[in-house]
Amino acid sequence: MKQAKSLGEFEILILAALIRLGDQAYGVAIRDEIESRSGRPVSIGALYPTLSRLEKKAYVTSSIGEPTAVRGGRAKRYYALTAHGVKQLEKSSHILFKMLHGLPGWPTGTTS
Amino acid sequence: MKQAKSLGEFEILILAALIRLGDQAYGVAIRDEIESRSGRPVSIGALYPTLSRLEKKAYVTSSIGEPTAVRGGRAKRYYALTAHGVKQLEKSSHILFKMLHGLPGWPTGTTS
DNA sequence: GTTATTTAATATACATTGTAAGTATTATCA
DNA sequence: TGATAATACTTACAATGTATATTAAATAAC
Repeated sequence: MKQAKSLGEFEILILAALIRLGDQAYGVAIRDEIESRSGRPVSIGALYPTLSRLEKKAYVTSSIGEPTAVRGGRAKRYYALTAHGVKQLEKSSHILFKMLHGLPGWPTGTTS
Repeated sequence: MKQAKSLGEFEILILAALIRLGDQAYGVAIRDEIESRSGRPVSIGALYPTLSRLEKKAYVTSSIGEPTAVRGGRAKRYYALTAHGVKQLEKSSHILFKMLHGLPGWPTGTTS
């Protein structure tokens, strides 16, 4: 079996969102983060199976939080990257960067 | 709802390689371009089916060249992006950029 | 206190993309 | 003419991506 498999495109987006969200990374927040930052639509039903696979591969861990005192305040499942997950994300993003930077349409210089 | 489907990770790499290779983009050259530029291994058997799917989706076109007078100089199939393919690649690379830039491990500042 | 509404997570089923292993074709070299 | 090299194609399957539907748990409203 070949190790060092590369992440899929959606997996990359999810892992990036986890870093950006820090300790507030639960399902709906992850969806919102990806959609608002990138404009890419994310269906909630697409998200959870992918999170579940990332967890099975030990790129993320998850834990259930406390219910909150707001309407619908069901306990959330929070996700966090493992060191392994960070490494994989860096690897995949480097590969993409090396292939994409400088091409037409690739943002130049600093952006925010 | 179903509009502007995003490209897979490998598809992105292939389309980027096509731009970089210009009129020299045939199977083996595409493989070499991705491997030498990014370090990501590409099996030739993984490449052709993906090229074929990209062609079916009208992101690329292909044409057979002339045999060349070198050992094993079988006629090559050359691939090129369509305008549609360029647009899709730009869309996907923008999404990735927006999610990835600024994260730990993301190359900073000027591109080499 | 029973029912409605809200937020969130899970389950199911299927479509798309990614990949290896093996096969075929066509060229030159010895 | 048999060996070898470069390239392409085929097949079969694994992994990833996705939508729809359902369940769960909380408060609000009556």
